[in-house]
Amino acid sequence: MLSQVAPSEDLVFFRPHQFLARENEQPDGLFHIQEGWACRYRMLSNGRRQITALYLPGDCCEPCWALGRPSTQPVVALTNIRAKKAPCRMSGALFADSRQSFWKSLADSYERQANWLVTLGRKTAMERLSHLLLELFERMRQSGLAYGQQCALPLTQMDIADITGLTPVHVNRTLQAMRARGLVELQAKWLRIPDLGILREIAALDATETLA
Amino acid sequence: MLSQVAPSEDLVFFRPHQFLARENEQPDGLFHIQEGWACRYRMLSNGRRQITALYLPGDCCEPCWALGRPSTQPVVALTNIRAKKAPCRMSGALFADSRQSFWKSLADSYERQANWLVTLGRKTAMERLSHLLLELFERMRQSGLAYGQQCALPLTQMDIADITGLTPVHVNRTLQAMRARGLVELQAKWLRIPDLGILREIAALDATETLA
DNA sequence: ATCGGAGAATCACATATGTTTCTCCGGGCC
DNA sequence: GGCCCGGAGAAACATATGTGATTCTCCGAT
Repeated sequence: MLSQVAPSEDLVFFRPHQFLARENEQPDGLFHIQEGWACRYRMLSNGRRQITALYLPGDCCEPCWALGRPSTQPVVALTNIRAKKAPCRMSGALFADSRQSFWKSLADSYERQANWLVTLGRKTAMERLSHLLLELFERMRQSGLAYGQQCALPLTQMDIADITGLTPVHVNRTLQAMRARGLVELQAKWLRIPDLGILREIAALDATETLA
Repeated sequence: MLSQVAPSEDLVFFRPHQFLARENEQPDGLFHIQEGWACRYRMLSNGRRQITALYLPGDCCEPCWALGRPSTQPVVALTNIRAKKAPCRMSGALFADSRQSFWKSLADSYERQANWLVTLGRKTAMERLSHLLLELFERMRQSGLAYGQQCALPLTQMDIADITGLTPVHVNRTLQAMRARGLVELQAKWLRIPDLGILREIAALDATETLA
């Protein structure tokens, strides 16, 4: 077993609830996640929490760090994580070289945030959940981690609540309603979407939203 | 009068409701706004609208365009606007030269979006309005457009509703309550904040949020 | 002067979502 | 085998915010 691990020092591991970056900490590298999920979030006074970004396998965490400022929101592992750590200097290398992946990460992340502003500001609970499930499925699919209409979804209903700006109770309620209408199957951390087109309509997504 | 206008061809003007960029259109330049306000937004099916970014004098509109992708959300003028148009090529010049202003724009914009995800997802109406008014005042102040505790605020209550994810009626209601408590004075497109510290507390802002 | 329309301010009422509390189930652990 | 505990599910009730309609004021255009 041990002998199979390549001797690359920039491979790092995290356990659930472990921090990838704390508030106001200048991270010394970007994480390219190979396996597992993480999220960025902010806590408010009375225990309210809002998750502001999800990092899935294949994602670069956190693109904005390369612009050379400390993270103002902590990033924490949601599952076990295996990642590769790359230095994040504003070096010429970064600007010249990895244009094909790094800049795309940043632009995707920016656009995804803008889409979620619309969802959190103006959409109903069912629309929010539809948006989330579609986005996660699509991102997993693009990383080759979807199988047919299914993929893993290692989030608790409380996590989902903190992403969608709802309460866990209402997430549960709304998921029941969606199940009853045959819109999604979600159990044991596994998601299945019988009809992507219908769910897209319910999510009230703009035609231009890529969900990538 | 006319003779005072410098013969620079990259000076552009817009009137309220005029588009700076339409959906899915590749803008051919970045606008450096010298006077007036604009916003980026998205419309939903039944007339719902969510504003996802505000552009004030001094702002670069829209930082993300320089990353070389079409705008997926339209940008429209809220007031009369005077702006300078700069080409936005992914040219070496952009990367090397304007690091001091352009990259800061992009990072600020990204961070501001993340802050608004928290506000739209988890905060009450009064917290949202406090966040907005504080942010606008602070941004105006940094551009030298605030006078003491006051600044211009050329938004209708409907605009404010579409920024904060509320209804115009509720914006009005909540502003009345804030006025009654002496938290803000807002009339005739002019804002005054008697006590910034108190409003900051009410906004439930994180200590790290710069509002810049 | 007059008209018309946009924006602000209110009121009465409706409802989506939050709060509190409870039960049930399965998995890890001693 | 029994114990804990986190997570899903659910019921009863509370409320912040949305809906729809009306009035008033202020300007700008005719």
